[in-house]
This record gives sequence, C-alpha cells and structure tokens, in this order.
Amino acid sequence: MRVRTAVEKLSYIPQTAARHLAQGKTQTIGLVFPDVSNDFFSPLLRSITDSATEAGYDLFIAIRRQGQTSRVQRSTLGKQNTDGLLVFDQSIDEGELRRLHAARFPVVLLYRSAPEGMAFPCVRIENRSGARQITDHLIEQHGRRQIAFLRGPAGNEDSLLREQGYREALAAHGIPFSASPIGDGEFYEGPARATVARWLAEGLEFDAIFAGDDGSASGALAALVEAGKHVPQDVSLVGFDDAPVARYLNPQLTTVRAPSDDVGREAIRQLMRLIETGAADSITVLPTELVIRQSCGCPVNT
Amino acid sequence: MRVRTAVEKLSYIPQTAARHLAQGKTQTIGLVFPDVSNDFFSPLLRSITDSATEAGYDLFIAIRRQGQTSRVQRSTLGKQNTDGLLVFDQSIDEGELRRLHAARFPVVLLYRSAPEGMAFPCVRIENRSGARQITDHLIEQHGRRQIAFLRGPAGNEDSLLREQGYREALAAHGIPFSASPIGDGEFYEGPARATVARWLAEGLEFDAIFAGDDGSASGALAALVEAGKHVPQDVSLVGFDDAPVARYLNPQLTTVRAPSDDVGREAIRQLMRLIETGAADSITVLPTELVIRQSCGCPVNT
DNA sequence: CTGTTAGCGCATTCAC
DNA sequence: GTGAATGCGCTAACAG
Repeated sequence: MRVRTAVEKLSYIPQTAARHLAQGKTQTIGLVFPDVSNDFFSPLLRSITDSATEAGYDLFIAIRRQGQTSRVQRSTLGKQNTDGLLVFDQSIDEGELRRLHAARFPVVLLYRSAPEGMAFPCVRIENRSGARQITDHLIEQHGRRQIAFLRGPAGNEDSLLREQGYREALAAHGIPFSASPIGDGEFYEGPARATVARWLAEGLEFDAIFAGDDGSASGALAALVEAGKHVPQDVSLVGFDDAPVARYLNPQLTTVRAPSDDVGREAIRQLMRLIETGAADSITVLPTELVIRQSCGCPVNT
Repeated sequence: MRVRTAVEKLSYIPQTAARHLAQGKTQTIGLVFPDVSNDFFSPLLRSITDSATEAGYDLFIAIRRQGQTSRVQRSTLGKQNTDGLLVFDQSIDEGELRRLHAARFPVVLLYRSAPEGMAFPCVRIENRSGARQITDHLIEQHGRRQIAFLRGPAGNEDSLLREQGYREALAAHGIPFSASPIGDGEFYEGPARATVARWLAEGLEFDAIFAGDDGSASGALAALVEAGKHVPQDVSLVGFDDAPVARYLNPQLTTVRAPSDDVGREAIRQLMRLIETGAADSITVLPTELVIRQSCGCPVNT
C-alpha cells in the first residue's frame, strides 16, 4: 500500500517507548559488568554489541562495583525494562540472582556457573584443562619444578578452576605443592607485580610462574625484570586469556587462548533462545587452546 | 497517604516504557564509542555510569566501528529513544552529527571539538601544553635532541594537538624537525612496536621517543627492549594519558596525566545541563599534568 | 487485503 | 488532600 512506501521515504523512526509498551517487550538486553578493566573486556563488549545489534536488540549497560547495588540500577535492570540480562562473573550477588530466578527472568551467566538450584544458562571457558596443559608444558618441556601461581580475585570461578588444573599437573608429576609459592594476582598488573616483588624480596624460590591471567602475567614480568631476573632463562612465565597484551610483552607471553569473542556471541545466542523458547538448561563451555610463545622458554619458531 | 507507604513496602518497580511514553522523556542517554580498547576506556566508562546513575539516567551503549552505521543503531540512538548522546572521538561521522544538530538533539562531544558551525558542547583535555611540557622536559632536563614522535590514529584530534605541542617545543629550542623520525603508533601497542622496530632496523637515530599515548609507549618499550636498547639510558621514553599501564612498565613511564574520570563526570554534567536548559555553548578543556617517573631518565625520587 | 479501534501502564490534569 | 479521566504512540485484534 501507499503508506508503506511513504514511510520508507520519510525516514520515519518509530518511538521505542510506545512500541515497547504496546508489545510488552523491550527489545533490549541488559549487561551487568563488574568494575574491572581487564584487557579482554573490550573485545568482549564489541562481540556482544555486534551480536545483539544483529539480533535486533539494544543494549543497556551497568557497571557494578563489588557488592554494590544502587536502587536505580536495580529498577532499571529489572524485568520491566529489559527482556533479559547478561551477568558477568560476580557482578550481582546471589540474593539478586535468586530473585531473578524466582521471577523466571531470562538471565545468562558469563564466566561463572549457576549457583546451586538455579538453572541459568552459562557460558564459560575451559579453565581446568587449559591450566593443566600449560603447567604440564612447563614441567615436561622446560623441566620446571617450582612453579608459582598467581591467583585471581577471591571467589572468582575461573581462577579457582585454573588453580585446580595447576594443582592437578603438579600432582600428576609428583611435585609437592609446598615447593612453590601461591599468591594473589587479582587479575591485575599492580597486585601481581607487588606479590612477585615480595616473593623475590623474601628469597622464595621458583623457576616458573603461572599467572592466573595475562594482566597479572605482565605485572609478574615487570617485577622479575626489575629484580634483574631473566625471562625465560631464570624464570619461565605463562599466563591465561591470550589478551592483546600477551603479544606485546617481551618476551612474548605463552598463554592459553580464551575465545572471548565466542563467549560474547554465544551468550547472546543463548539469551535469545531463552527469551524466545524459555529453554534454560544449557551450559556452554568453550574450549581453550595452548598458545606457545617465548616466555616459557620455547624458541621463536615453535 | 497510605498508598505511598504500601508502594514502598511492595518493592514495586514502575515500567519505564510506559513512564517514558507518558512523560515524553526516556531518562536514558546513549553512549557512542569507537571500536577501540584503550586502556583508559574502562575507567572512563565507569565514571560515566556512576555519574549517569547518580543523575537518574540509564545508559544505552553502541560501539561503532570506523565509519560504520547500522540501521538499527541509527534508529535506536535517535531522539526517539534517548534524551541525549555522548559521542566519543570519531565514532559518528559528520553527516550524522549534522542531522543531530539540525534536530537540536542534545549531544556532548568527548575528546574532540565540534565541527565548524555546530555548537555542540565538548569535553576535551589540554593536549598541546601537556605535550609541550613533556617534550621540554626531555630537552631541558635530559638533554635530548632527537626526539621521535608516535602519532595516534589518522584524524584523531588529541594526536594532532599533541604533535603540535611537540613541534612547538622543538622549535622553541631550535631543534629541526628533520632530525627525528615521526611515525604511526595508532594509540596501540602493536603498531607502535612495529614502527619503532622498523626505525631501529633502518638505523634511524633518536635519543628519545614521545609516544602519543601510553599504549603506544608500551609498544615502543617492547621494541626497544627487544633490540637491546636500554630505557632511559640509551633512549628516553615518555607517553600521554597516565593510563594504568604507565605504572607497570619497567621503567615506570613518565607521562602526562589526562583525568579521564573528570572527563566522564563533566560530560554527564554538560549533557544534563543541555537537556534541561538547552544551553549548548560550553567547551570544557580539562587541565593535564606532567607525571615524572623513570622512563625519561629521572631518578626514582624526583 | 485495508481501515478502524482498543488498550499497553504510566503521568498528568482535572474534579471532588 | 484523594480519586477518576485523558492521552502519550504504537501494535494487535478486529471488522469491513
């Protein structure tokens, strides 16, 4: 009919508020991020915006500091204003999650699994086997036996699983845990640097460091260099994530690739499915992959 | 009245779509980011979410790749769905800006000034004098005379102004430009590293590098270290932004502090004012500040 | 296939 | 002070 074509011509833009009200949907999904500035945050956000746009959804964003829940944020992210939520890591507490679950509100969890009894879909990455592999590599290929570990933030699931994989590798090779320091890296350069500097000052011995993520690896590297240690000759160093920074360290960082683009894409896919069909029981664990560079001690062309 | 208290009790959450429709406002502001993963992106986003939340506004987010404008994004960010826009750098093109201006839609520009004839409020930082100061410092305090410069992305205003300040300093000290290489750093570690590595391979001479931002400084550092150059003994290195990474490089990076938190806060303030009063002619240029660390050659306790 | 109408949930206005 | 009516702009259901 004629109206159709006229509409096209005039570049008319419908008012979403009215549209939302009329159809009872908002075509909007909410993102809840913790207050971190991880290096992979940015590519992740991009893959999410891309996927969401493609699916015809808009994005709301909220940054939650640890444990903090402002009233405004609670109301704006509720079921009244978004069709679903993407929740990162620890960015909302269990009580709030429970409320959302009770309300059957579509929520997909990223980089964490669902608490007991709440069947939210999750998109995670394979932490344990990745950590196991890279630790095995240090032991088997480079003969390291005193491998320090830098933990992530308290309660961070990725960090716990990476530590499990690390411990598995040690155990499988008969290496006692007590031989190597374990400390806090917080998935940040600063704390990791401080921890490693302290280890060195205290004279703790280690011939390798497995940093819980690439950010803390770069902090560890800084502390080692500062103390005059050579990487990888004196100390092998490896990380996790394959964030952009991994390639720019010197030596380039051996790490485990975590496909954050895929995480974002898959999360949107899951959320769409959840919104449309209500099917909620899917858990996706994306595979990770060992990325050999030079910081472990491997030659350039391996 | 009784209803009021009952409402409080029941944790009733109003439906924004209906509210927006009724009052003709959306209480939402849109963020348009370019597709970059600068290190200061994250603190900036945080200060924006904090300020916006405090002002009672929600946030829409869109990431725009260079020059790309999807239909969906255009419609969702238009005047129909947000009360105002925060536009970063080059994230939307001039034609779209012109449309917004013609429609008198509230827009605040971040890290860029308004195109000729469009009186958008802008929030920027003092680039030129900061660049001038840090270059002066290299010349006057450390006797450097062959100072290379790493540019940001093409068309980036911050980069242009920083280059101006740099050239001013050279001119003021009677140093010819031709003595020092100028190349692309793209405000990224990778390209900066490649550029500096190329300079070194070609045998170009320089005794200092002024990197356009801290990201490219870290790339430059990697290239220098890889080539066996010592910083700051062989080559002084300075950056711009005082991003988190500056403190974690070794040696710690001398740089210019750009207060990204203040930029976010001020941008929201301006946008609120614009939305409420329509006053649009304010240009804010936030002061920057020299931050002396060790990469320039200064001792630890200066 | 086209044109008309009711109603989404709220804020605003007006009468009480 | 409180309560009832109107309409925001759109979609869906309906009647023609």
